[in-house]
Amino acid sequence: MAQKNVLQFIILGLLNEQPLTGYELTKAFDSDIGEFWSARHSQIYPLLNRMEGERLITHETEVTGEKLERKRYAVTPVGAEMLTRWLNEPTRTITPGKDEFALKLYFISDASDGRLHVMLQTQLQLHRSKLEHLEGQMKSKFSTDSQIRGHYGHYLILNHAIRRETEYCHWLEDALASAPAVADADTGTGAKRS
Amino acid sequence: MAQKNVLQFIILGLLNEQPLTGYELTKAFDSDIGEFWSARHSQIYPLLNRMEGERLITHETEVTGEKLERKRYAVTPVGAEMLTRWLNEPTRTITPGKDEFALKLYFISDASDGRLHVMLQTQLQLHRSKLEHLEGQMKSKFSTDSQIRGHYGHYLILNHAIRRETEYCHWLEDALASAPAVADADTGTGAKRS
DNA sequence: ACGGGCATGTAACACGTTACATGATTCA
DNA sequence: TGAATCATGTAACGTGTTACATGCCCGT
Repeated sequence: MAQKNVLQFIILGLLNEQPLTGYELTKAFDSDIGEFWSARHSQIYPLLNRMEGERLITHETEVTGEKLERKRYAVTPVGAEMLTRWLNEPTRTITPGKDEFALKLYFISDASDGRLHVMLQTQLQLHRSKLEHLEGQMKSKFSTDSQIRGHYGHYLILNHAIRRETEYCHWLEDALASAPAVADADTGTGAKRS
Repeated sequence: MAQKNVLQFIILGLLNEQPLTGYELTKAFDSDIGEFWSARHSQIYPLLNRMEGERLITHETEVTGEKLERKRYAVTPVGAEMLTRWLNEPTRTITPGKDEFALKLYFISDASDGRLHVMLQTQLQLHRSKLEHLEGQMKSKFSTDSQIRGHYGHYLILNHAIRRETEYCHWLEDALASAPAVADADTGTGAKRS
């Protein structure tokens, strides 16, 4: 029955560090944690209401300026207990990954297929810029030892994301090395990078 | 508006290599391609019907033994064209990954949290056995050069999966090396904060 | 004869995305 | 004053999971 509803636990986890608004929760998925889970505000707001109905969280309303209201949510003891149960419960499954690019590649059965080079190149660009961004994050968030000690899990998964993207790039580079560069398809010169 | 429906293209891709039954398609997700996409039969059978209604595929009925029927599907020219369009269209997005374990880790803010060691250890076991399985696949499917040349994309992504899992294991091992093993973890020191 | 795998389907529900909708605040 | 961002919501739809349901075939 009840599917896992991981999002609910992520929200509990985030609110457990400090009370946040729905808007702030939404933004959290734009940075590091978005590497491992994502959600839009249209999923978050209804879930917050439901969770409040289940007494996992509460909110208090703040007012900015003259009229603009925002709801700052915090976990209740019930919610905190639920979060702890999730954290303590062993994770016996590997969340199945999805990767549209890998699937496309699967269907290119011929090593000399002209599309291969472009596909790999395009994807490499994407992952390189992602890697760059992650390294920026690491630099800005974990330059000192105390920053690492204070948010160790965060440090670990950012490290994880960086290593994952690094490996992804290496794989693409290796694949590119064995993929014929255009040769008979276009200009015949070495493919240049913009 | 029509979400991406990647599954549809995967089915087209698989059927384009050779006609298959719904059951065989379902099984395909248990092996290598399951590393990058997964689907159950309850999703596949209705989709096959829909795709047939859209003239992307057709089927002919076979009979095994006395009564057991199965529908063997094949792509139509329309379906083949659609597959080609998908393959040729550049993949500008990185399919967002999900990883429940990584998220849990994120919320362990204290490096000396006693739970860390067990969590990492458990996950390491999982990924090691997965890696083992993938290496078995590689050995059995791509022992010769001609096998690689004949299914190059398949080879590439299997390689990708192996490297991904290898890296995942390395990361866990490194994290474990810096995670205190039970003994001095939870004793009179700072305890854990909730 | 029976157990495991072959084979196909449907129903109910949960999760997730896109689009629609509205209004306030801040800064240039 | 206009654009970007803050802030919260709903509606419609598409995707994916779990459970229910049925029956045949093959090997032991």
